Amino acid sequence: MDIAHRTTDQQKSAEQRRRELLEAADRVVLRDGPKASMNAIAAEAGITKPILYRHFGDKGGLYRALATRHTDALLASLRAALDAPADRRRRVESTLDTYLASIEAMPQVYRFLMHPAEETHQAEQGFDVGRHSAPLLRRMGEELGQVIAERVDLGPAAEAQARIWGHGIVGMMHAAGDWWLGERPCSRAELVRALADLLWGRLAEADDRADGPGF
Amino acid sequence: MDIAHRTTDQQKSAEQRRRELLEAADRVVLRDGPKASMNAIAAEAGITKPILYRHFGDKGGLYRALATRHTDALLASLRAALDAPADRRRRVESTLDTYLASIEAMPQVYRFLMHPAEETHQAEQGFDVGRHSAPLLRRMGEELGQVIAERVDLGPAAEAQARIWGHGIVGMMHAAGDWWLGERPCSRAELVRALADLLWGRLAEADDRADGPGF
DNA sequence: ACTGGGTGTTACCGCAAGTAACGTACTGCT
DNA sequence: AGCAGTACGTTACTTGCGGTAACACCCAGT
Repeated sequence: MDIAHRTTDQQKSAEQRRRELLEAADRVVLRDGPKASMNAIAAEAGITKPILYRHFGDKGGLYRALATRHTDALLASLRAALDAPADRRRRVESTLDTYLASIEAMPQVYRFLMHPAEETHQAEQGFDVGRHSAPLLRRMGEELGQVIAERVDLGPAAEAQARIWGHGIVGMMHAAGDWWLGERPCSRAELVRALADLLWGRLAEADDRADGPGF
Repeated sequence: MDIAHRTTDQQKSAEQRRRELLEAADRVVLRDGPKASMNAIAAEAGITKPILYRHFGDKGGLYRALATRHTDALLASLRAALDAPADRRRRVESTLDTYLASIEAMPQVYRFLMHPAEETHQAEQGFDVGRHSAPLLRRMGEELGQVIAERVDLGPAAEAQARIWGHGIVGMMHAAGDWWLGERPCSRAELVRALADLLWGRLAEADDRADGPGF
């Protein structure tokens, strides 16, 4: 039917338009940070506000679309490092390094992904705490948990354990990376090595200090 | 001098007032989340906006004051667990459990601390990335790093290593806790155990799965 | 009595999110 | 040709919040 054709055509051009809008939004957000106003984004795209709202609903929708784009990209490169054919230690180090290199190369993107302006929406008065934290961390945690569950032989309760570890390791990587990016206390390689050592149980192996405090 | 007396009296009552205001703000923020408006907080305190601004400068100042209060409280209880006279594994588990119990008991406080509304201020166009992430995490990371440096005998470059580990472990705890608080996939004790196991190197020890993907 | 610094108020500004109402061009149907 | 629908686009508005200016009161000390 022609109607079907028309709608598909329109959908296609709508998607095209959406992509253009997202790219404009990207430029503005990367330039101005998350405080970028809808007006500014619309201006950058050469249009006016209501069109943005027609496409993305509200500011949260636009930001979610943007975040998804970048998140997908980052996750793809992480997956590559994670799936490389190498021993586990090397895979871990390579994944850590990939992540750190990414946030080092695009700090503005990183900042946007990790600290997207809070949803100012009403509703959800209840106990949905935590639902607002950066979705990127959640996705990375779940993904890593799956990889661990697939590749590592944990005993019973393996899946629960794997998911916990996935989120934990991602959190470790994130917090250490965030701090490192701010203070730059050491090289990337040193950071990678220290984190991998931590995961490799060196905290458990190390002795107490002889000159400990008191006892 | 009387003038001195007066000023001290006034300072004291000013501090008193400040505390009252903070408590009112606390109630509102815990009820409405970080979207609580200055008007609402002022109303809860029985006064009007400009007074809040006289005391705290701007919204960021108020939120910083609030956050400092809660952060201090949480850090104190963590320090207790961290400094208990027990072996390392037990201390780690007890610290994890203390943290998780806290965020479980006061999810609203937790949410406020971890996702304080972004500074909408201009300025700081530069590369101060990461400076905005929840200061609680930074403080916890630094503190833990110090404890590790004091108590654990790492080789050379011990301090750098300890700080990295401090931030990494705190991040692990935070991310896992955030996820756990949202989905409640297991009991607190199980989570504590799994995380401690992770830190104890069980990821390195475990074998590859026999039925791995492909190879 | 008057001045100074504290407390408090009302009324306003600027700005950003989001919406309503309206106009326009293209496309298919009759 | 003419009509209806629909997406594209605009201007102009409302609402709500952060923040401030201007003014009023009270109460010490000179």
